Amino acid sequence: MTKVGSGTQVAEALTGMGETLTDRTDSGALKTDKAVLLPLADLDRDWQRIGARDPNPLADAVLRAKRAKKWGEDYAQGFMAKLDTAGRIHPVISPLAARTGRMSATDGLHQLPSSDYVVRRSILAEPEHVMVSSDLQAIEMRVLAALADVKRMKEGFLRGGEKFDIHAYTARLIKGDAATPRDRKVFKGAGFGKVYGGGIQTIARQTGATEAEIAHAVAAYDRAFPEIKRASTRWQRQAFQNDMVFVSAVGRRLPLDRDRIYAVVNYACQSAARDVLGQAMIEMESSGLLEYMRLPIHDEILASAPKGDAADVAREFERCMTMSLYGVPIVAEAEIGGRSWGSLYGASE
DNA sequence: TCAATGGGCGCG
DNA sequence: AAAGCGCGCCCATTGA
Repeated sequence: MTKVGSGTQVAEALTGMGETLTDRTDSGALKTDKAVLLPLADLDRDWQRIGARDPNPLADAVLRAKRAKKWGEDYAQGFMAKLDTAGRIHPVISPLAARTGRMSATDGLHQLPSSDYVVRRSILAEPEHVMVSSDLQAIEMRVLAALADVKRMKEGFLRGGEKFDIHAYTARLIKGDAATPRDRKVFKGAGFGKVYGGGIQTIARQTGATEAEIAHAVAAYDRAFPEIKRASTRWQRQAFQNDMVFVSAVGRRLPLDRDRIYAVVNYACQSAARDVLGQAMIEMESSGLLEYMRLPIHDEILASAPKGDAADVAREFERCMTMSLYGVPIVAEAEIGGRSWGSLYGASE
């Protein structure tokens, strides 16, 4: 019996059909993940036909079977098994679980599909209550600007106000009035690459631009924000001189891998972003919002409140999440949904 | 039968 | 010069 969950068997079957697999896992096995299967099935990232080749029916079937199983059994039935007698789920929040200091949550509550509301729709507020979510806006870019003291980025955030779009600002800064939405996408990728330490190849793959274009954009990015590289070098040196341990602004000790020292930028950003959310949560507690809080999700607080109070509660959450970090404004935006979590993202209930 | 590991996939 | 970061949970496989 061939199983879709067995990469070995899927790889064997695909090569037997004449497909050529090249990507390898860390241990040397042939990869059969989504990035490999989607092109074989002639599908793009959104599962739309590309029209570049005849779809391989096995690749297509494996993709659909995996998704159906994950959503149906792992999420839906998995949740049912975790409910208490009142139908509630009780995740455990570990406030400092990650190596970066990030929080984590059990029961997969941080990992529910967000692009499609079908799973999140199953999580409900009390009767007559609605879901509220409040997000920190572009928190990692703001934190990077604050920690690395990036002059022109800070200027943007300071002048930009609440709806400020850092990536559009960067595109305009570098390309002037000629900046296009495509430029914004490319520089967004470049900024992402800075925060995560991504290479040219990775950014190109994610943005769909050519490597040459990305290389050019990253170089321009470095000229516009030279402080980022300087901070990265400084943090790496600091870690080297301290037994490969980076000490964050609040004194948290973050061990780094020798062969991935560049990750210190990401560690610094994730850690500081976590502290911003933590500070906000302290403010929420002293502002009487504890009874509405449901789940922290890295840059967001999920809450629920009686319908009639939702607007006030949402405003209060925004206020608690608004602060200044080394002169960089930290801004939040709350959204009021319906009774289900899924309704927060445009779904009808 | 059980624990550990690798591969995979969802999120921010 | 080059480098995606961090989780939790699932299944299949492997080795006691």
